[in-house]
Amino acid sequence: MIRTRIAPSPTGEDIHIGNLYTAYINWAYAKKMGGKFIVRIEDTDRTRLVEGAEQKILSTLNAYGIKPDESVEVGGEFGPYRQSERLSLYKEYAEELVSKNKAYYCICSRERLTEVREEMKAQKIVPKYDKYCLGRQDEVKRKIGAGAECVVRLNVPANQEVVFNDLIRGEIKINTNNLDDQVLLKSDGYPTYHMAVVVDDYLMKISHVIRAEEWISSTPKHILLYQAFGWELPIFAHLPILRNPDKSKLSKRKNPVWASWYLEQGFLPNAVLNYLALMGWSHPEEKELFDHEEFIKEFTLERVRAVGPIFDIKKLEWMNGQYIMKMDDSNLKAQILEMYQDKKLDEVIVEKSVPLIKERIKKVNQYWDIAGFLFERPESFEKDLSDQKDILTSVAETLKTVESWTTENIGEAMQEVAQEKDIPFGKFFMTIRIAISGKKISPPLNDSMEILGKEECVERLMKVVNS
RNA sequence: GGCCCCGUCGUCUAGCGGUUUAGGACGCCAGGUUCUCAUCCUGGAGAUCACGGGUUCGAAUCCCGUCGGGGUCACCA
Repeated sequence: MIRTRIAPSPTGEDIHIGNLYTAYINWAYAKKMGGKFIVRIEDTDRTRLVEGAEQKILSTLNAYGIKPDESVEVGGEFGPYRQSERLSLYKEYAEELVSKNKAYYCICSRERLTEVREEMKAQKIVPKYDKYCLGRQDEVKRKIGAGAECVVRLNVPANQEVVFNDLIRGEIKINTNNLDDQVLLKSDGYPTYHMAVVVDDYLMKISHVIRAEEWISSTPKHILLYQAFGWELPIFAHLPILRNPDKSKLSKRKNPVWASWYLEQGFLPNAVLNYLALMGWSHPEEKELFDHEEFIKEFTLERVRAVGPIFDIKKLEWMNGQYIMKMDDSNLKAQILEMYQDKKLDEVIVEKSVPLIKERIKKVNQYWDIAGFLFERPESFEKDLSDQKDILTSVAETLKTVESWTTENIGEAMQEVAQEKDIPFGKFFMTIRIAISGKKISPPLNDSMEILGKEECVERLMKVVNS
């Protein structure tokens, strides 16, 4: 049974877009293999914990349609799925390691640790803990018994090659001399990431650890742990990390990174996911637009590249525009109403406007800019119309005579005026467009005027004339 | 700096020894359709496949080196 997982930490505002990417891959892979996708909350860093973050992460994931088979919310047989509720487990396993001499207690002060590291740095050697406590465990244990604060450290063996096969990158080899005696259990009783992932991935029977590239260098520590416990290794696959335009790791200083931000901007969940799917992976037939079903069908880990792709919001916008164009009108209408719920928009007008703006907006939040004039009279005009009052008056008078207020009739009536006055269509319609919408750019004029209604159109024209 | 990963148009990528004068997509430019914009259609610019050595009849594709970029070196994940 294939089991994948993501392990977000509630230490930010929301789930990071890079984590959403990892989540989508993990989810799709589990679906493809008929396995299970698990969401586990890694809330072991009490100092960086953000109130409400866990809930936000879960709800954003849900908004994107990435539903876990097991999680803190839906439960599952391998719970609890929140690490802060598994503390005794880690402690137990850490002690097992100590008893096997694979780990040891350490009571060194932070001052001493930084001192040691500084000195090593000065000598230009890899800064590592010097195993000072390892050689005097009896004394250390006595002091702990007397109340000394302690941590548990992994006893990393010297000069040993740790080799593992990464499904995306092939064989990766690291010598243990480059590894520090990682803290496993912190003095506050919480495990570190390294301890917790290994224990939980094992206990939760995770078969494939699919995570970002930044974890490659700590994978040997994890492998050492698996070996110390005598557990079978999962399969590792390290995904490329998404980058800022300057190629550094995607960060909030240089890019919007919270997954919900994209939703708030009017990006569609499936468009974002579709775009993300193309980061490092390509469809065998080079298709760019595909749904979940097709992605699940075609995705393979072997096909993902190891290069870090730059997150290009321009292409995401294009893709979102494609999704909007293909969307059902009723669905788009609902999205618009939701986006502008504060404005309490007239549903009928929104519905009528959808076909007009569908291929003109790339994000739902561009709706107001292009169609706002259907709900409110323009307060300013992008072009001065004071020398056009004669034309506007004629048009208003003609429009009044239109019996059946349809797009065609409105168009014909206005064309007649233009011909009568001998004004080129381009110039003529631009004048009307600005009088009606206030803008040089608008959805098709006749259709917009039909939506507005005869009375409103005439009033708008006359308002300009009388100003 | 040590260790690890990576290196095809500005960006996302196809390519897995010969079908390649390196293909597609976004973006950009030009033209067409059009009362604006957008859509749509057509065309264009844009990559000496980072560089240098090999291997081979033949390399973007295999090997080595160099350079460049990134990641990581915490009682953070």
